Amino acid sequence: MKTLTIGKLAKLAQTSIDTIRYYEREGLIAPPARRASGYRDYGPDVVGQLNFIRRAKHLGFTLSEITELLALSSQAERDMAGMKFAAQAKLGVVEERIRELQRMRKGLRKLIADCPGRGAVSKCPIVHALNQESSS
Amino acid sequence: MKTLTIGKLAKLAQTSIDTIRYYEREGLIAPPARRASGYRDYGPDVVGQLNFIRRAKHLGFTLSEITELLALSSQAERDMAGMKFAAQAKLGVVEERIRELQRMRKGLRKLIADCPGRGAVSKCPIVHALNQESSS
DNA sequence: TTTGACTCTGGACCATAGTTCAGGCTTTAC
DNA sequence: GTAAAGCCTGAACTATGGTCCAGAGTCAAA
Repeated sequence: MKTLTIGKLAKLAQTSIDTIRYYEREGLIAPPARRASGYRDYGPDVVGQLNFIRRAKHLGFTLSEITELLALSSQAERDMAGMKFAAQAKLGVVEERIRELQRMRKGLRKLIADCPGRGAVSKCPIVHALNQESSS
Repeated sequence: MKTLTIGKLAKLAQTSIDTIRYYEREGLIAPPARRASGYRDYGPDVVGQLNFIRRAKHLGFTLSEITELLALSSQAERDMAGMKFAAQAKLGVVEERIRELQRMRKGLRKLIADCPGRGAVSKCPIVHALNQESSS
């Protein structure tokens, strides 16, 4: 069976050695087997786990949320219902985050639409709106 | 002229004393006049500045971005192109983040729809997606 | 005048997500 | 066989955006 050193793994998963060790300390990935020398010895499946972490992180999930997501796959050893429930909870988190960002987008769009983009800053509606007690 | 202690200012601007002093250290607001006792003595205009900071933060600007926005807004002689540009740039970031989350939402919805919620875990599509490389 | 609320400073501390470093082994390539 | 590259550990350090604390001075009301 093909195994990977931490350096090869880092390259394959497009991350850094230090980040992998950090994830291990934080419990996101399991401590791997060790060679006699103490070197970490990874199976190829860990590449997929790190890719998942990277993608979820890019989508704005925190590491502790990602830890929960990853835990789903091992908790599900017994109960698929719990798995589905957890996925639904995560969907709720995603949907709430979308709503927050949509509120931000609405506010920004209104400011941009109202701003002519030239003239004195003292008349800038963006400056004005940020200073006022308005409802964006 | 009416002046404010830091405590009154914090109440009016709906923030905390510690945050105001932090913003002063970080250069977001100017060091205020001091009484003989050393107490900070704020003019009422600072309330508007703190509201500006709070609103901009709510729109997703970082404190260093807000520092730039405040610098732009104080250059009253210049035109407002920079202000509009900054808002447009931030809108772009927000919109990209929304698109990413919508992709994530789509993936989660599909997983949930495909999962029967009972039965053998080895067939759970959610577990499968988390372990493989296709769940974003 | 005395009490309680308020403010001052400097520094420590929190979580998040890593990065960098020192000093010492191990593995690989030539 | 030697040198370079890689890996090990633990700890310190980074940036962001604050929060909390001790110990001391100040202000306002009764």
